[in-house]
Amino acid sequence: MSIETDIKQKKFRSPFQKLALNLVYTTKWLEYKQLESFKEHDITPQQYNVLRILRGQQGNPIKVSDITERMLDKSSNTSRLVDKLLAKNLAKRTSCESDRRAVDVVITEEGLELLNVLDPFIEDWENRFNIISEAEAEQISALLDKLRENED
Amino acid sequence: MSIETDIKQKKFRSPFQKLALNLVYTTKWLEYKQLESFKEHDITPQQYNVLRILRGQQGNPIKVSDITERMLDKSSNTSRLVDKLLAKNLAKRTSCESDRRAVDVVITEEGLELLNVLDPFIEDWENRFNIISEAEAEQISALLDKLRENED
DNA sequence: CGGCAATAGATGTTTCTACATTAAATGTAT
DNA sequence: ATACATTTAATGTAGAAACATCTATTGCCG
Repeated sequence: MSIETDIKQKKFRSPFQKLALNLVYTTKWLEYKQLESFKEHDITPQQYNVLRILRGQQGNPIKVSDITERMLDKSSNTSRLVDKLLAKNLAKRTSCESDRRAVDVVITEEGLELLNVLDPFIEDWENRFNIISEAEAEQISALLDKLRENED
Repeated sequence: MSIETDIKQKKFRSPFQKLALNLVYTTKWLEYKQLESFKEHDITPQQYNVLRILRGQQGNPIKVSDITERMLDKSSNTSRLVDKLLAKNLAKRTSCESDRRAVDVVITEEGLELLNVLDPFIEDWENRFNIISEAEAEQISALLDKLRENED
């Protein structure tokens, strides 16, 4: 359904305003869809994001601050997210020897297993994006990157 | 900066996964930018969204449930958002005569003034989207609409 | 009409987010 | 080396979101 119909707004100030609204609206829609898969497994999107970053380390420990750098939402409180993963035995935390302020985090076997269970669900809805072509997906990604260039 | 650099992830499962992550990341970036303008005026993005919907009614009252339908985030608690606007004298609430369950909401003069103050800020960052062409903006919007088609 | 489901909106509760503050460890400049 | 700033992570707190429940009103069907 078009964004015009979805939010019942016929006119937009400009194609840029329309795009801004559409980005927010589409992302909310997407996050909502993901949420449905996640909550069955008692995990939040943010916790999932951290778990995936941990898996990406392939066994190597990673500091809390480095996790934050890789997160989609950099303003989130990584410390407390890691707490949640610890409480569920999905991650382990050990103090870092080279810098005793820092804390090393590693994914556990149980964490890897949970990701294995979740993977097919996530892939499933990613594959729904097949409705557009791979080239179109790449093109949007490139344009989104461009939008964020204006950093001021 | 490219999404690869921003979240320090070199490879993606597919262009679709990359797009999904980029959508979430870009929207967070965009919402953060907006937030900066809003908080100076003691208003949240959601409250702003409601105010704009009220202005769009051009003086006609609108029911709470109809506001929800037009919102970007349909899962938000419109009732309490309207409460906040009332407390700041930005909106008025009267009970609807034809249906006594319903409540009519109208924007106040003060609400309109606040929007007038905010408009240039919002337009400013929307105009930063000028870095891509109007045609490209329209094209992304159309593709986003398409992505949401798969409703299941 | 009477009963019951559906709708509109308010409210309660738990969890999360955003932001500030704290505490410890490290880096740096004199 | 000492003093001070910076970094790293944890924690405190107010406010907001998410989700369920409640109350009042309306619609509908026998």
